[in-house]
Amino acid sequence: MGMRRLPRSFYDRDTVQVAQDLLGMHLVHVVAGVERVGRIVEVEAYLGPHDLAAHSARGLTPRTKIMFGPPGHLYVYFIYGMHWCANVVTQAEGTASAVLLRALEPVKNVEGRTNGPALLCKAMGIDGRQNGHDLLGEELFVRHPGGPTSPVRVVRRPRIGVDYAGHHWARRLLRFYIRGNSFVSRP
DNA sequence: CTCCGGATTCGT
DNA sequence: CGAATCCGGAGT
Repeated sequence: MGMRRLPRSFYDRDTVQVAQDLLGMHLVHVVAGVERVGRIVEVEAYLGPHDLAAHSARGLTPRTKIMFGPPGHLYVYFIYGMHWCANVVTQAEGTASAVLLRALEPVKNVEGRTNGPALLCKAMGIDGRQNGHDLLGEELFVRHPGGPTSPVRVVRRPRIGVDYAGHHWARRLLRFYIRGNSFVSRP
């Protein structure tokens, strides 16, 4: 049925707003006909080429082209020779902004740890094959959990592992997580 | 072409 | 705190 799937317009908004609104939403990946579902509990916003912590700060390259593309697509990158990390592309084409998915709370058919950007990709079956995937498709998307939802309190912190970006960008409060959630990578 | 370092994770 | 492990991006 695909009900409750977030529309393109959800992603085509201010990146900080999208990041916070993603908290509590369900990430869904259909693998071999089985729906894996995780509740998004921690994210980070990367604001575009002017954000020195963002990959797009290096300009349009083969790797970052998805970030420069239209909103509502998945940007997946390979890091440290062994890990995959996934982002949701936000705002208009050319803006090169995205939201890094840092932790999930397992909801359905999720095996293994999900409290870290590379761990969640492994558990959800996300790797380079999903780079550029349209989140309005049938196999990989984000949807509202539906039913009664308890309000979440959002904690704002500096992003993790971006000290190379300089004081200004390293100190910005662009990491968001659900207060008290036990699946957050680093409370 | 070579070289450097990383939006991480795990073990010591 | 350091190793693992390899590709993207920058420089020659």
